Amino acid sequence: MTTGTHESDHGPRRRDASATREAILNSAIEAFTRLGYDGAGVREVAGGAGVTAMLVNRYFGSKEQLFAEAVDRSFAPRTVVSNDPSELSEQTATRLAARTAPDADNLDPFLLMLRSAANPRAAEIMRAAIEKHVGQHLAGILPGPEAALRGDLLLSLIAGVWLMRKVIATPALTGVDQGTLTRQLQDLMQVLVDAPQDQTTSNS
Amino acid sequence: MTTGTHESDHGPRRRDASATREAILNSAIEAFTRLGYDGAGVREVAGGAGVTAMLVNRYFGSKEQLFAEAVDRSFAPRTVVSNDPSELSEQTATRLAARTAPDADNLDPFLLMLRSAANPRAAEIMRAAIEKHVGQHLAGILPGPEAALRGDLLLSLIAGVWLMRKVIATPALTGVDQGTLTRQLQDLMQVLVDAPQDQTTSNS
DNA sequence: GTCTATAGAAAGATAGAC
DNA sequence: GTCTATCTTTCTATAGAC
Repeated sequence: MTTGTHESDHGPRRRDASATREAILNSAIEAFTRLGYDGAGVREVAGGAGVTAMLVNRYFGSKEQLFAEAVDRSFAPRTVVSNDPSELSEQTATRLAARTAPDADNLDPFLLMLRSAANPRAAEIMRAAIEKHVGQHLAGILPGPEAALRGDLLLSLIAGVWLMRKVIATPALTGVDQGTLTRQLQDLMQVLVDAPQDQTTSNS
Repeated sequence: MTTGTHESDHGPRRRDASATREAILNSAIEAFTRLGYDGAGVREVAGGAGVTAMLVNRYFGSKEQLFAEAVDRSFAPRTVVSNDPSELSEQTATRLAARTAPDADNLDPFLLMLRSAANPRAAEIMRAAIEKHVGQHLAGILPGPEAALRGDLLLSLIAGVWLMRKVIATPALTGVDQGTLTRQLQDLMQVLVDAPQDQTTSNS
């Protein structure tokens, strides 16, 4: 019935709409990060939340809309790129090396992106989320000209390292000493942080 | 029939095993590059070769074995990374900027890798192919210590740029002037080409 | 050497009971 | 608010005809 003084309902485990929705969303972030957009099915997501597949579509309309919400939440906290330009390269290099270490837990927005990039609709959704959450932020804290370009190149570098170290898992990257990798990454990132000399776009 | 003086066969278009196999393999490279391992079906591959899906499994055993052969052939020619260490950063930066341009044709091993990375078996196959075709080669031509690491970081940078510029397609990277992008990439790659100062791995 | 036809599993999404 | 049951499509792979 639509109400009731009895709170000891019989069948289903929960009767709390917002809690169920939240559980599905968290399960979706985990599943999309681990398996990618195409690899994670609605049954998989539902199972992780302790509900049936039907509820996923009931609360989110479609797998695509569920993915959009999962991406938006996954990308919102910026836990890799530093906020302080003066120590951006050092902090970001350290974090990247630590979070792509072989024993690190794998619940990262970059992994979600890498494993979902093959799907064109997923790529569109992620492009919008990157623009919204990190692109504009990075362009704002980088000094000098071409800040948006240099910010996106920093994201490219981070994504590429994540791909080759954690997804492809090449021996040289999985076996490297943490300090050695951090130093190399910091040297690379510093090139993007330092403002380029202003030269005309001639291709001399 | 098993033989025959008649060459005007009725039904099928071709009766040439090696030509059919080759057509399937070429179609597979195109399909896997465009749609990724999970996105490309055997029907898609077969259609591109002008045959039926059944022949794909007949010639290659399974989709996974077909993928392994397609990867091996796609990765074999090194058309991005230069052979000459003295001009490696310049040539590689120029080629990367050109081949990720918005109007460039999209038949590249890096695209195949990016769009297939979500599948664990595909990732394993590609890791082996990278080791075989490019990893050891790069480690050989880079001077100084940690050559294998610096080579894999160069691959990471290339893959990351390919991802953000051609798959995710961020505005700053799709709209950038070619010369500006090339200069930035060359500055980055030069850091990896130059031999690092030998310091102990202390993390001070 | 290639085809049609189909088996068997799994996907996204929906109808209707309680 | 959540379930079971099912529709429809698509996938890989195989059997058997010609």
